[in-house]
Order: sequence, then C-alpha cells, then structure tokens
Amino acid sequence: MATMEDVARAADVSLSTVSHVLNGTRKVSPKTVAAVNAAMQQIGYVPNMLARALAGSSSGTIGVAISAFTNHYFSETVRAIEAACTRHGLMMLFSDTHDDPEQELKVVQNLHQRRVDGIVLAPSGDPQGRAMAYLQSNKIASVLVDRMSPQAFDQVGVENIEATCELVSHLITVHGHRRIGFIAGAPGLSTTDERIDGYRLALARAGLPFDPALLQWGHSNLERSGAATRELLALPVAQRPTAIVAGNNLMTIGTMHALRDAHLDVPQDVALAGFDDFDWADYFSPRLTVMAQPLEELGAMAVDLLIERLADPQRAQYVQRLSPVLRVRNSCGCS
Amino acid sequence: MATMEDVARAADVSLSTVSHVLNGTRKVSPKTVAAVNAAMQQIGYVPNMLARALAGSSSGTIGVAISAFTNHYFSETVRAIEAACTRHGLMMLFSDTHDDPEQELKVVQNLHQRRVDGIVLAPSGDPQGRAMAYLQSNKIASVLVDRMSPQAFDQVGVENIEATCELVSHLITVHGHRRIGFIAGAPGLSTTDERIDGYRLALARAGLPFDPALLQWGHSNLERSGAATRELLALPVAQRPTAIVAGNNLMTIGTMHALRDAHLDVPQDVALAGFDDFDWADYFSPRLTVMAQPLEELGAMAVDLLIERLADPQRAQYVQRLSPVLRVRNSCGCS
DNA sequence: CGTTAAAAAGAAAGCGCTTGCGCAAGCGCT
DNA sequence: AGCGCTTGCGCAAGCGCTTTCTTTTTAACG
Repeated sequence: MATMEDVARAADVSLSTVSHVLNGTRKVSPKTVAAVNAAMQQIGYVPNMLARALAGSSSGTIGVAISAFTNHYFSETVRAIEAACTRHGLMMLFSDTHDDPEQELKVVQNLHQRRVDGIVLAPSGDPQGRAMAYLQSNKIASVLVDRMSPQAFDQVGVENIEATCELVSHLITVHGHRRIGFIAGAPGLSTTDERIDGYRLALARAGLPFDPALLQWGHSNLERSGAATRELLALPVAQRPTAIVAGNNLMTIGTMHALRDAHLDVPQDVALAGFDDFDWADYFSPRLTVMAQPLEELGAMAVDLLIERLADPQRAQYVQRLSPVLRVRNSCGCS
Repeated sequence: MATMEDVARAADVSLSTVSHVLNGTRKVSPKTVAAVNAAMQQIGYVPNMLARALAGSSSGTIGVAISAFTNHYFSETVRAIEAACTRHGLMMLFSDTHDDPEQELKVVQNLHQRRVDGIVLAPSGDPQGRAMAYLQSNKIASVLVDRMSPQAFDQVGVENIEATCELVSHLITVHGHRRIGFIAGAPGLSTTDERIDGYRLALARAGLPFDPALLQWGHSNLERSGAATRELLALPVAQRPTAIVAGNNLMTIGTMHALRDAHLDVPQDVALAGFDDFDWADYFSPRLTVMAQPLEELGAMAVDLLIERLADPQRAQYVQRLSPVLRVRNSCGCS
C-alpha cells in the first residue's frame, strides 16, 4: 500500500513536505501543493491514521461505553453521539457494557489501549465504581452520560426530579388521581433514585401521603415491571392505584402489558404514563403519554463537553442537566 | 505514559522479551515471565494498540458502515455485530451512512484510513456503487449485510422471496383474502425487489391476478407508506384490498397509522402483516403479525464471514441467506 | 551586485511496538 | 574435551507518520 514516502518520491519532494501539504501544517508553495496532490491522486494514496496517531497525539477517535443492549433509549443516545462525532470529524469506537461492572471495566480498558482521545461512559451501577476509578487514575478525558455521579467528571444527563414530578402531577391535577403507583428502575442508578424523588415530590406538593405499597421495583426491565404491576393490582381495592407511572420506557411497556393481561382498560380503569419517549409510543393504543428526553442534545452535548475538555484538560468539571419534555397523549386520560 | 521500554527496564530484560511475554509469541522462561508481569503491574503499563497495529498487521478493529439512522432494524443489526465483535476480541468502529451514497463513500474511506481489518457494509442504493467499488479496488476485506449485490462480495442477508411469499400466502390461504395490497420499500434496494417478487410469487401460486394498483411504494419510510396506504384505500370498493402487507417495520407502522386515521379496524376491516419484527410489535394493538429476521445471527454471521476472509483472502466468496421466521399474532386476523 | 532576511523545503529523530536474525549458555552424547 | 542441539533472549530494523531543526532558494533593498 502506498505510503507518504511513495507520494514524496512521485512528486519529487521530501516526505515532510507531503505531510505538511496533507495537514496544512505550514506554508507550501502552490506549485508544490499541486504536484503533491497530483501525486497522491495518481498513486491512490490513503493516509494511515494509525501512524498519524502514533506520531502525533490525537487519534481522532472517541470511545463510547454504554449499555445499548439493555435499552433502546441508549441506542438512540449512541446514535446521537455518533452523529455528533461525525459532525466533528471524529470516529466512534463503540463497545457495549451490558450494564455489567466487569464488562464495563474491560471495555474502558480496551478503549484506553486503543488510545481513544476520550471516552463517553454511561456508568453501570457498580458499587465500587471501578471503571470510573480507572478513568480518573489514568487521567482519561471522559464524560458521563445519563447516569450522574458525585465524582469529579464532566457529566450530562437530564433533570429527573422535576420532570418526574411534572409527569406525576399531570395525573394528579389534570385527572384527579390520588392513588398513583410508581414502578421504579434498577437500584443503584442515579436516575432511579431521582425519579423516585420526583414521584414523592409530586405527592408532597399535592398534599398526598406516600404509601410504600404503591412504590414497586421494576428493575428497569420489561418482565420485572410486569410483576411489579401485578403487585400493585393485587392490593386491596381501597389501596389500589388508579394511575401508574413507570420509570422508563421498558417498564412502561411491561406495565401496559400487565394491565392488558389483567383485562384492564387504559386509561379507563387505570391511567398510565411513563418516563422516556420512544419511536412508537405514539402508535400504541392508547397512545402513550410520556416524558421525553432530549436524546439528540444529550449526545451532542456529551461530545461537545469531551471536545472542550480535550482542548483544555485543566478546565473545571461541567455538569449539565437537560430538560425532558412532557408529551401528552392518551394513556393518561387526556382527550 | 509507560511504554514497553519502561517495562523492559524495570524487569531488566529486553524490549523484545516484554513483547513476547505480552503476546505469547515465543517461549519465555517462567521466571522471566513473572518478572515482566510484575513490572507491568507495578508500572501500570497499558499496551498501545496503535503502535501494535502499526508495527504488526492487524488493528483488531473492524469498521461498520450501516444506516442505523433510517431504521431501527439496523440498530439491532449493529448491536448484533458489536456483540459478535466482542466475542472475537475485536472492536467496532461505527459510522452511519444515512443511506446516502456520498456519505457512504466517505465513511468507507474513513474506516479504511483508520486501517480497520475489515468492513461490514449495508450498501446504500447507490446506482454507481461507489463505496463497493472503492472496497474492491482497495482490496479491503468486507462483507455486505442485508442488501445483496451481484458483485463478488461475501454477503449475508435474509431470504426475502420465499419469506414474503409465506407472509402473503398466510393471508391468502388462512384468511381467504384475495385482494392484497403491498407497500414496497425504497427502489434500488435488493430487498425491495425481492420482497415484491415474493408478493407476486404468492399471488401466482394462489392463482390470483397481479393488480398493479395494489402495489404501492412506501419508500421504506413511515410517512410515505401512510400515503401509499391512502392510495390503496382510495381505490374503488371492488378493487380495494382487504389485506395489506408492508415491506418493512417502518412501513408497517405507517400503514397501521393510516388505517387508524381512516377509522378502519385491523384486522376486522383490513388485515395487516409486515416484514420485520421489532421490539414492540407484540405490544401494539392489535399485536402485529410479522416476518421476523434473525438479526442476531445476521450480525454474527457477518463478523464470522469477515474473520474467515481475513484468515484466507483467497477464499471464494460466500453468500449466505438466513431464513426469517413468521410470527403470527393478531393483525392478520388470527385468534 | 552584494547582503540579508524571509520563504520554501529537506533531513532526521522519534512515536511504541513486532519480528527476523543471531548469540550464548546448557544439555546429552561420543 | 568436543560436538551439535535446543532453549532463552537480546539487537536492531522497520511500520508510516509528525515535527524540530537546518539548509537551500528566493526576493528585497541599498
């Protein structure tokens, strides 16, 4: 395969001149530029980014460690990140963490070995935070996405508390529900905690009591949220919720499924609303009322933060919360 | 950052010994191995894959050029490919083609510059096939996925003709439909053509005439398939379809939406079935009857083919068709 | 013209690794 | 003791670039 040296030879200039033409690193006379370009064309030269990265400093690549596997929501985020990368002329090295601490650490190490310029990580719920520790001790430029951490990291997530509160409040104030069930996500995730807080905040604001029986754990997945819903439905009639809010998209589906299995009509018998919008929430029947996260911005901002940090490693940490937006459709009982 | 040389110094051995210990490239005495490992541990050495790739031959990275943006179906495929990569200790460099020939070429060139070991490509419908030409003229190991090509490439896709035929036949033989509309995908894609062939094959087998008016173009997207459906519904009653088959998941949704807007009940008024299963097809109401593609296998096989080709560049091209499976649910009129 | 400063281009030292070549030591054997 | 082997390892030449330092060329001016 043709190298820069071949080009240099063909254009009858030095290797370094070719490099400078390619990178615009220094002034080269128009005549020489033309000659070099012609030679490249003619030889069919393809730059070797590996060598470039080795000799220079940046690899033009960023690593993404996210569990797209467990949730579509993350697929979207990854997509948004990829788009942002492309806009910035970067490439994305993606590897799935499966939300598993072990795997997460491996992925991060792998990315580091490949000398990515920086890493976008959606931390798994690792109690030991090994991946994050690795990032810090190796001084790897990185940004946390979705799940927030008290650690000193650049981070971008969404505002969960007020958002969940708004979602729950909609059910309370607009539709008059007073017993609202909440299906919570996987323990250990900041998003899970925050959304529970939001749920309780809404109750408090409406002067409603918090009934522990109405808070069930859906563990962020479809099956277990179905089970959680059944728990809710098994409550004595007087205690049973008239509306349910699910902590993420998967759990919204799981809940709806369980409701249908119980031959309950949504929103007639039980109203439903969930966190996370997804492509087809609008096509379900009933159409799902959800709190939609600004995924595109999330991804774009993650990449932006990373790039800024790369530019200035000393810069103070930046933690950003984006605001989700309520998409009112029918499952809550509206029109 | 610590290099191999630092390790060598610390372990008091030569650079090459460290390399060999790391790669198991040649016999090294247990004592030396221990010393080297200890040194690595102590120094906190992280191998530099870039240098490794430059000096050696493989980068341990494969490129994926697919339009995950346009269709969820591809997100799944990408996910499957990533999983397969991980299994093989590879990393995936992913970039979206947006099904745009221009972008597709750029992406492929980019991946090549980064010296990926091979490329998995879902070709866009480029009439000039520039990306594919590039791959061939640069002798880049690659495998085509989903969309097939007459060109000499390793390829893996699904069997579309018989599968579509089966889907349509289900409507004909099980439910007795005789006027079946078909919403076709984007022109220029092999999958689109094949599925149309499958549709016609089913008609032929059942001795039903092919009515051009019943074949509408949904262009593989949601909006235009809605329009296509409206065309179908606008036909004179006697000619109007009693069942509709959509050529992919997006079009299935678009069709269903249009049907609902027209206040038509599925499957009462019009039966519906589509190509591609998707996460939530089972949760729609009615539950969607679809032809599901074996995405996991598709991704795994793509990577396998690529690895085999890497191992033996001379090996004959291998073209594989996987069989989709019919998932009968309710939208077709069943139970 | 001669001098000098600015502009253009070349030489070469790495970047961190792999790998072919070859040396030295230790073994069993005659 | 001397021979040929095996075993274990070091040396050094790259891999294809970037970048600093120099050298050469050109232009400018008195």
